Amino acid sequence: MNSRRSSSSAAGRSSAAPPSPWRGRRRDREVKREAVIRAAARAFNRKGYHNTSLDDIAAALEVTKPTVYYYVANKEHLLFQCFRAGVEPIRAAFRAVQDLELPARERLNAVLRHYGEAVASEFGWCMVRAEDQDLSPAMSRHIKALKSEIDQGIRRLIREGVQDGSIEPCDAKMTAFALAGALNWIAHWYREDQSLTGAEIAAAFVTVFERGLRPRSASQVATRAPLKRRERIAR
Amino acid sequence: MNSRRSSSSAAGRSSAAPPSPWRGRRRDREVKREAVIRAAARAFNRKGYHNTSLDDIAAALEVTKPTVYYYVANKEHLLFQCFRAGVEPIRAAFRAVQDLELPARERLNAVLRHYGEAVASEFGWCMVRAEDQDLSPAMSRHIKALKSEIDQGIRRLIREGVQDGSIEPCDAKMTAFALAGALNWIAHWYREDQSLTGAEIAAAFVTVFERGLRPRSASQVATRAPLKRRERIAR
DNA sequence: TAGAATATCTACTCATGAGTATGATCGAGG
DNA sequence: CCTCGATCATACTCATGAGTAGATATTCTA
Repeated sequence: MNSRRSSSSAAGRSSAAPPSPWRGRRRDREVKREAVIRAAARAFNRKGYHNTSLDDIAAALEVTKPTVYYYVANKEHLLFQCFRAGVEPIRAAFRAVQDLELPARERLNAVLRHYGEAVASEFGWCMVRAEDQDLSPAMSRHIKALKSEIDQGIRRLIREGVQDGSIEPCDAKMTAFALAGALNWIAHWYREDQSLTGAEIAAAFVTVFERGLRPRSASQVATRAPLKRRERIAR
Repeated sequence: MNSRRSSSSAAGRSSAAPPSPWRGRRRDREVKREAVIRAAARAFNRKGYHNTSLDDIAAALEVTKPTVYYYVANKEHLLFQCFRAGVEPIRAAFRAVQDLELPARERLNAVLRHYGEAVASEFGWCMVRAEDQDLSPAMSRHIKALKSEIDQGIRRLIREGVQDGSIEPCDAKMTAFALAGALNWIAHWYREDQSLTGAEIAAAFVTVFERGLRPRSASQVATRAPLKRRERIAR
């Protein structure tokens, strides 16, 4: 993607000779295409989809707008690709987990951890915020299908967990909404507060989900005032 | 707001004689202003902020754009007002709860219930989705301050709950993020799935938060393949 | 009932940004 | 060295939408 002017081009251009001239060209192009997607994701992440022009994206890559259009069909496609890039690791997590011999709660936790990391990734914002209102009906359907697939996957793990006894009986749908919502929302504050890594956040959230707020130790509450027991505050 | 053409004007226009001519006009105007805000909220809710033109909003009210501008300064203000309308009930919930003689967890639950209802309200979308990227620096600060106030309020209740023993010890910041995120996300799916009322959703969520996923009854898991150790998953 | 507010409309300006038509440039193969 | 295809830039078109200027209508007050 580097312009001819900058003689460097160190990044994607050969350096290791491509084994086949055909493949080499193709691969080169694919690398650049991905660079465009990533630049778009970063821009969307910083300024939002509607406040990002394709000129912005082009400028970030030090090229011009038609060059961007040489690699992607249009802005909507760009958003869709970012969405795909964000969702894929989550789908992979489901696949990776489905054959493990573990209680469903632990499989669910594993998925949630990957989910959280994905949302905190550079594509997280796009994945979470890709709205059907900004997309053509066809793409909207496509994205909805992917989202639904994930939602259903979470619900299924919850139901399995309830059955195998590893999860407290609950409404699978509402619980899935709550879990996914909490994780999705990471995308909204992670830019501003990067004090933790995606993995750390995901782990912390899983802990919260597992425990619940109500104390587990038998020591029940003494309404309000005295008895100021227990740990202190983290802040 | 009804145009002259439609002779009805039954809604806001006098009918009961205003007690004072001054007050009457003023109140009338305020009513119309709120109608504009609500129409904007509905439109933003349906099509998103950027996909809604002021012409759309005007059309929904059966007036023209300059009329809308007669009541609000600009589009950004409109969004801000919607935000305000959405947040206010939450702030009220904090105030209503702060003097109650209840364990902090129950006060928190009460706030969360109101929070959930607010997000499911017609202003929920605007409240949740008002992004600083779409706002002038001044308004962005203002909105951030309000959001932060709520966040800090939740954290404080959590810390109090940990101290009074009504909440399981936890990281207040992460827990607050998780709770608020789950509730905020309601705005994203509530439009499509209105099978429950806001109050019902909020109640369901509070239940999830309280319980946690890990079973509370002593009856521990009968793992999938019996008694595989419960290691975590690799990545 | 004249005139002053108040409320609304018609008809614009102006900037922005998506998307394109067309031509330049570069590298590789003949 | 010349041509061809791949890559990229210049310089547009065109639609949309925010915001405004300047009537016009309506209602209240004196």
